[in-house]
Amino acid sequence: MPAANEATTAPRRPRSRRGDGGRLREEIIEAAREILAETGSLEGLTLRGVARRVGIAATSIYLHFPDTEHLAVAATAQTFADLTAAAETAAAGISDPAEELLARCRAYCHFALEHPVHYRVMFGLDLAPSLAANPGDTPGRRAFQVLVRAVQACQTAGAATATGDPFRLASLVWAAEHGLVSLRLARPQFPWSDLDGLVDEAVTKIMGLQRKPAQ
Amino acid sequence: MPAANEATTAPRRPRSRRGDGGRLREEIIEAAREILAETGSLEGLTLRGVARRVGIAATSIYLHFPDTEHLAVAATAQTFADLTAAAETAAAGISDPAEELLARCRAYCHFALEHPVHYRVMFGLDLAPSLAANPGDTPGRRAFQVLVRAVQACQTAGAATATGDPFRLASLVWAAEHGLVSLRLARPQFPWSDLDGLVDEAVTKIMGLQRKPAQ
DNA sequence: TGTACATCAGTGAACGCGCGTTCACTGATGTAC
DNA sequence: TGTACATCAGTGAACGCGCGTTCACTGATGTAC
Repeated sequence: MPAANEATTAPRRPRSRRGDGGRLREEIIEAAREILAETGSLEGLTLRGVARRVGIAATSIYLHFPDTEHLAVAATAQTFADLTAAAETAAAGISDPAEELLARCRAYCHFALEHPVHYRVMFGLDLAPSLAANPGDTPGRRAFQVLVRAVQACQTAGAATATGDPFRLASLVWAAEHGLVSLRLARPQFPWSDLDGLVDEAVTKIMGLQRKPAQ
Repeated sequence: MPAANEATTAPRRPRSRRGDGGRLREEIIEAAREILAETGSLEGLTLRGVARRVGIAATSIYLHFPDTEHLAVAATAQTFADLTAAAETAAAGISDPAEELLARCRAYCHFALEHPVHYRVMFGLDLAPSLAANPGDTPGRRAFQVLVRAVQACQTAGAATATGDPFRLASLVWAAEHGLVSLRLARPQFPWSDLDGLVDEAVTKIMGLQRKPAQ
């Protein structure tokens, strides 16, 4: 039984003003993100489906993207920005470096659980080759550099006993976060403990964090 | 451009003997596993593709599986067994519980990197709902129980300072393993450190392992 | 020992579907002279 | 101030493809009598 593929054809979209052609590009990306979130997977993302949702001819997508792969990659760029912003918000106003690192890690995990499909598109294997082909993988790398600095801040403030390369430690922290959320998404019926508790324990141990007693 | 989809039609398969009908089931599963490994994703797994490879009519697959989803789930069962066996082999002959736990973890990670597609099918989100629907998710759960016992062995032998629920600790260890390998698969161009070193460090810290100095 | 029948282990043609992609076309808006 | 032309921002019909799924059929092998 092929998917019923609802006829959610949007009303015919009015043509952009001259010079405003890039506008359609944004609408296409937005529609692609909605479809990803709804269908739960990259397989549901088709040129014709996106065109139906935007209210344009399927061929109009070629005006902005050579194929669905490129469209999907463009859609993830926004998600990277959202993830970075979520971590930034969580860290704002926390002065203790250990608490700040933990807040960032918890925010990362919550974001992933709240946007499972988008998170999966970012870190699943389907798109990985295309994302890797990106110039420097910049959105993800920049986010990682922020994590490295947070790790370093703990070390220089004496809040962490873990010595050694902060880049390496940040890799371990990242892997712990990613492992906890991706397994939780893959095995929702497993008797997982409280997410924040697990994240705190993993990061605290990896970093050797010296936390003040509960304030 | 739709995939060229090579005409790898196998020679016509001889019909099984009477009473030996289950044989085709095994051949179908084996072909599905090959296709998964070659195409790199579930999307490449189609009834017609499997039929071509086995050398049978597409409809013959219905004799054993109601749809591709069930076929994919059946294919993962074998992979679970292989993964369990790999960990068991690695653990054999190691008496020190800390070293045994680490050997198991390293074997898990190596298996994942050597069978990236099969590993992804086991723990990706595509099949997760179907796997969860399985009666008890037994193959995966049994493997996890082995890990719990290995964790417990470290605790009772005094090889680990981490106190507390071994089930919870095993969850953290599993998440660390999974995070390290799935991120490495998703970001092969990232400057990862040596895998064994990272696994050892993560598990040692999570468990508070007291390792003997290098022997 | 013969033969009718049931069952097993499949086959093969046909269908309708959604998809990516091509190709030539359109109609509004700006620009040069 | 007109008007020819270029460009922008798309459209719409058509194609061939592989797919899942249906349906009626087949031919070898065993079993009851």
